[in-house]
Amino acid sequence: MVMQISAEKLCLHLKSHGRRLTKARRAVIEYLFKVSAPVTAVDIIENLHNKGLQVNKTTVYRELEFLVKMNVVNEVSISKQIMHYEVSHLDHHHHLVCDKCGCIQEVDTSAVEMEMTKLESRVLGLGFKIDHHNLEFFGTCADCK
Amino acid sequence: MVMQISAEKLCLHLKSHGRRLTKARRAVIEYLFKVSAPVTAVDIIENLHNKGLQVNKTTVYRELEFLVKMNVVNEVSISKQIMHYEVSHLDHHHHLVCDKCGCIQEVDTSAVEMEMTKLESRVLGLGFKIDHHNLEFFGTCADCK
DNA sequence: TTGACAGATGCAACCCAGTTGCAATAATAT
DNA sequence: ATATTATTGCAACTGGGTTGCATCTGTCAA
Repeated sequence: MVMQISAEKLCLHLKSHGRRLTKARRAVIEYLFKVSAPVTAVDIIENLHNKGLQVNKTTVYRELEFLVKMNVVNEVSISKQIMHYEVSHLDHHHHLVCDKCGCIQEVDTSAVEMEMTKLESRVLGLGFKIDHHNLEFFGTCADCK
Repeated sequence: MVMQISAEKLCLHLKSHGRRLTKARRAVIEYLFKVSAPVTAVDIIENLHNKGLQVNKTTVYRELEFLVKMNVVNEVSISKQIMHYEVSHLDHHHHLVCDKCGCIQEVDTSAVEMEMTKLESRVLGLGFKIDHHNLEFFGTCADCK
């Protein structure tokens, strides 16, 4: 389970662990916290660029890799073309993805999660230790219907 | 819901719908039915090659696209690098993927599916029509633990 | 059996998300 | 101010997947 933290707290946390607070890192983190939705590396680069901050794509990919390793950002597989990234919130949630317009909504899956916890202990008895899961829903949103 | 069919029945079905039974198509379909597990385009090409059947990767990708469109093959997102494909069986199922050795097992998710059906009707009330979902579990298999 | 049509194929070039190696830069501690 | 080392930019690369187009080949009707 991940702490619920703000962008500033995260920056301080990183700093106290020997990480440096560069313009790029700060901007990527702030953007991820601000949008609070699954975004792509391209989205991030574009946003920083619009702010007048020139950051190389390699830097962004490395920063994302780093934040995922630090468990403060999750990879979200909602497109088969490109990876999305989202701040790890306290509440484990999943998404409704519209196949037509691509919009993304969060959805409450607590009842489903409860069944998955049972499944988890069941397969643990069979020798498989589940560590995490992917779950995304696809369909048509209210606006596109 | 998809008919439970064999490779031969599928071929006949395709033929009766104006499709041609080429060596490549037949071989791809037979392989997918034989392995009955999520495989990649590369796996397929390799298998055909080992059988002495030279098939271009473009052909394989086009065949997979076609079979997905025909609803007899599903795309399975268990790797962020490469897409997997699997014959659509009557029983809707999901997978346990070992993060260490990459092995894939099927898992019974019927209880989870029941909760997802409830979720589905709940979000339908909110205007979102769910069409399909992705669900895969990741962790460590019995052999790798 | 033959010929023609349209589906299927191969090829080469391409697209694009993501990665790598390495030299240069810059944030921090002293 | 300086040394240390994390971070960055660049350019080239990787690899899954796609596209356009000329060619081929299953299929079927005559």
